[in-house]
Amino acid sequence: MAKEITSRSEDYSQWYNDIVRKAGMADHSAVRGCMVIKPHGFAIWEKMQQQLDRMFKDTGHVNAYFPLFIPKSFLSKEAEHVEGFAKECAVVTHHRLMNAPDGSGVVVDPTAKLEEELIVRPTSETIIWNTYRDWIQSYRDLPLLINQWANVVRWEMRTRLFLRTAEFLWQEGHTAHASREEAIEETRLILDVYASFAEEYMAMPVIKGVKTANERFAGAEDTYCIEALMQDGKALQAGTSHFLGQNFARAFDVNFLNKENQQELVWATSWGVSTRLIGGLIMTHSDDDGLVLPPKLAPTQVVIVPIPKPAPEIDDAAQTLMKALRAQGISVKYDNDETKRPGFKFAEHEMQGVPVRVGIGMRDLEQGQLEIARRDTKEKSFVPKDGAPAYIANLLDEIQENLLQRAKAYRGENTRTANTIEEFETILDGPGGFVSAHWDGTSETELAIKERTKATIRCIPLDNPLEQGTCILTGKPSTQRVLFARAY
RNA sequence: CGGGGUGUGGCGCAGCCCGGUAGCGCGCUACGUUCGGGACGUAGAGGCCGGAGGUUCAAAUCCUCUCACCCCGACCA
Repeated sequence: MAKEITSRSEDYSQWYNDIVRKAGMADHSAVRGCMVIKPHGFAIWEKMQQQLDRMFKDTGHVNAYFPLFIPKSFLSKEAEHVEGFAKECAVVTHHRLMNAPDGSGVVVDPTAKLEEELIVRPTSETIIWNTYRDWIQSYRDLPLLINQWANVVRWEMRTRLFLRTAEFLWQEGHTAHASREEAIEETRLILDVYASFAEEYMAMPVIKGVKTANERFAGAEDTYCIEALMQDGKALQAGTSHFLGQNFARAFDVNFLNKENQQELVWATSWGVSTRLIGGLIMTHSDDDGLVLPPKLAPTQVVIVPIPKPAPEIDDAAQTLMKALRAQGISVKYDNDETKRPGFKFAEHEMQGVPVRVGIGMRDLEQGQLEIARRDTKEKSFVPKDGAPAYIANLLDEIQENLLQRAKAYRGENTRTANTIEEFETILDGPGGFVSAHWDGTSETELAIKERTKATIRCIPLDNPLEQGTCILTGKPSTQRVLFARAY
């Protein structure tokens, strides 16, 4: 009714926008391309942060914080890096405002021009490696395993809430190592952390892979990624982990004395995931009734809705259940707002994606049962009151698992192989999804395929089997299939 | 940045072509009846029509500029 959302079949983009707005996740702000993350959206981000942070700490990383501003000269020290980011940087040129002489408001004070302009970080490699130079002298200072939670700014032409905004929140890890092997190992370790976070917490299956040269991070030797498939058949890059080789060490002159008492350049990695994950979460699970959240990331896992008229027995039953659930570490909310009717609450909590809803009315209590509804399948069951806490704990696990299996099944059904460019195009113009196809390994061919079909190579999967074949575009020999898709 | 579209109470829209000082639905407030899937009745509150300038006796309506958002494209780790 009042909050109805566009159906996915009618207009997927509009459906996405409706979900973000009507589930109370985010709004557009007064600033172009920037969003206001509302409490419900931010609570989900906090859940993601908590878990990721724990995983980073468990793998030996520590948090630190580097400045928002980067001297312009730093950015140009690594040639490919600056080329990659120069087109989308916000620049600070002055440090003072003054009243306009004509009284029309405040204007930039022309006498307050900065000697060196500052860039609002699009990513922090440069300022961090400039700092690492002072921190690293010897192999004993390595490895340096640092993460920071921060905001960054990339002046995007076209923005979508969560998926691509001019300012976004993320974490960026920046590590320094004594050997190439160790740095590569770190890059892969983090990729595994990201993949298990995506699957175990977001219930979003991902493919681990390596990017082609075209899609590589500006300044990296190799970019590893996790790629997910959204409900509309488009791919989403959900996280990246870069092996930076010695590029940044060379650019910022970061050397260490190795065990043989020789100066050597430090080996680097960087890796990040952002609030974009929230967009991925939405487009993996949600439906035409609103958001669907995996229990492990739901700010509220269970909501209890009393069916009026309010009675002390109902309140008692709700309190007892809440206590039992909280004792199991389950987050629960009792929605006893008397100004709203139950049907309205049902719809509202479905919109917000609460995984489990418990309805308690006198009729139920007389029969010693509770009505328990799950968000993922919309099924309702009546469960004996005493068994409810255990039932719900189990149900949350089941929902988590069901969401993952459902998403995996979808991805399985929407991953196809193509052996000719015609087959390739038929798939993309039809159902979409991932297309596994042979490619001759050149950037020219990759770009030509992109030009013709709008699809890009999402990655070369890590566990990719070798297979003789011929490139779908050029017919040249190929040793393995790579994963193509149209992407966000 | 190019093409197209839209900005009118909190939200969704009509009115604009053929200028005359704003209307509908939802939501909101109060009271009552209700309450097991987005309740109903009655009475109310709320908008200088995105912003600036211009034309005119008169502008939501016509003109110019500007800002924001949406779609497509270009671009984008």
